[in-house]
Amino acid sequence: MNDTAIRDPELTRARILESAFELFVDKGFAAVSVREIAERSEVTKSLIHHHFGGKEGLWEAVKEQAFARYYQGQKEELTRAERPGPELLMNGVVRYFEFLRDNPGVVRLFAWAHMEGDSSCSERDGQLVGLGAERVRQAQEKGLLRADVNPTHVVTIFVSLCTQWFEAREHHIDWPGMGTDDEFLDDFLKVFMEGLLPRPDQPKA
Amino acid sequence: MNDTAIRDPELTRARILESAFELFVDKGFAAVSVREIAERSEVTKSLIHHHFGGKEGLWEAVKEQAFARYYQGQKEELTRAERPGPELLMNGVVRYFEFLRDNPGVVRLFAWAHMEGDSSCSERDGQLVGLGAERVRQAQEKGLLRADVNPTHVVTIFVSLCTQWFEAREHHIDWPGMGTDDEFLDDFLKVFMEGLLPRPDQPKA
DNA sequence: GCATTAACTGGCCGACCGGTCAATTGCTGT
DNA sequence: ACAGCAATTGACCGGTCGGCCAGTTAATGC
Repeated sequence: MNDTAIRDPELTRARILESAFELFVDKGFAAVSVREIAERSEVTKSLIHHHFGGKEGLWEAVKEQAFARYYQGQKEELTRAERPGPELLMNGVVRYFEFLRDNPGVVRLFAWAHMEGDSSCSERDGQLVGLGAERVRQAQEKGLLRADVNPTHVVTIFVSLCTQWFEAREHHIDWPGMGTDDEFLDDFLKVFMEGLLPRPDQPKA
Repeated sequence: MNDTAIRDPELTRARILESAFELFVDKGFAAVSVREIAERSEVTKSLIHHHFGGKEGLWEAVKEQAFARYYQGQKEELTRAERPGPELLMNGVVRYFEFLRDNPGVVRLFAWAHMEGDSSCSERDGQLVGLGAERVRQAQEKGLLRADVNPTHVVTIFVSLCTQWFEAREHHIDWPGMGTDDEFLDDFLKVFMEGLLPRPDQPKA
């Protein structure tokens, strides 16, 4: 009657994914209804089912789209051949920090996924941490980092810190005395990197 | 007919709160139904409404019960008069770490509350961090801790690390190379306490 | 003992949930 | 041109949601 009604399934899928992403980020899986997503992306509920098989399938697709880029980038970062040492570690931390800062939606989606016990995330996380830990171990062997700490713990420390900073950002950003993102990163690196220096006074406690 | 049907509103409230706590911890607010809670605590749905005014009211009551003890304990800890310094800071971290280790349900409930943007939590958190930061600042003035880092950031670092460790515990606990709770705490204290020592080489950069 | 109050029950409500299905409509290959 | 297929629609399903209300029953105060 009125509209030309052209069809573009790719665009439709993309619109659904985007709306779903925003809503899931905001409220989590359980608190979002398929109707809500349909309304925001201006498609019918049935169409979502057609493209993604249902609410669960859409949730998985949203997570996959959001995390794929992250995992790929981090993996490339970590397998890139550079000589390990404090600078490499620090650069890794900075890049990780900046990625989270620039992708707050991904951070929150990650948090929701973790809360509901998503296992595929933690498997891939584990691989990334393993790669990072290996780089730390190499640096320890060369005497560039103190050797009396578990390399996996070192990676976990800075990943946890970056993650928690941005997960709780909206809560603590206006606490008295709290600095900006960059100021926090500076302070954290100051303490962390110097705490990781080889111990010249007592090389093997 | 059969049962004596004695009434104990206190116990009833407690049973409801306990069941609700377990379910909310497990699945979060949105994914738990009032019927579920009623069934587990062996009362009727209506009775929950009678005692707590509804699902939302029960959620608030559960959070309050879970967090009250935590906030009180931490506040006492932080206002106790001890001379500030590295040992006090380290003891505070250890006690906080152990509290989270011994109360995994509270950790998860906290995480859910944070995700859905609970503001009363973050207000009280802010007060606690403020108290801790003041102690760090005093230690800095006395030259017991390096003075070129923001005290609020120092506290945030420790809190974030403990929090994130236990929030993500089930995911990373069996990653290759990952140690136990105590081993992680040891390593993390090693790095940060030494990173926080006053800089003798360059006292004021 | 008897009235008042609070604890407690079962049933019901309208709203919304995710999912299904038959039917329509626009593309696409031949 | 037309067959086949995927995209898309709207109506409908059984089930569950949180909440409400009228009634019943146990404690409590006088």
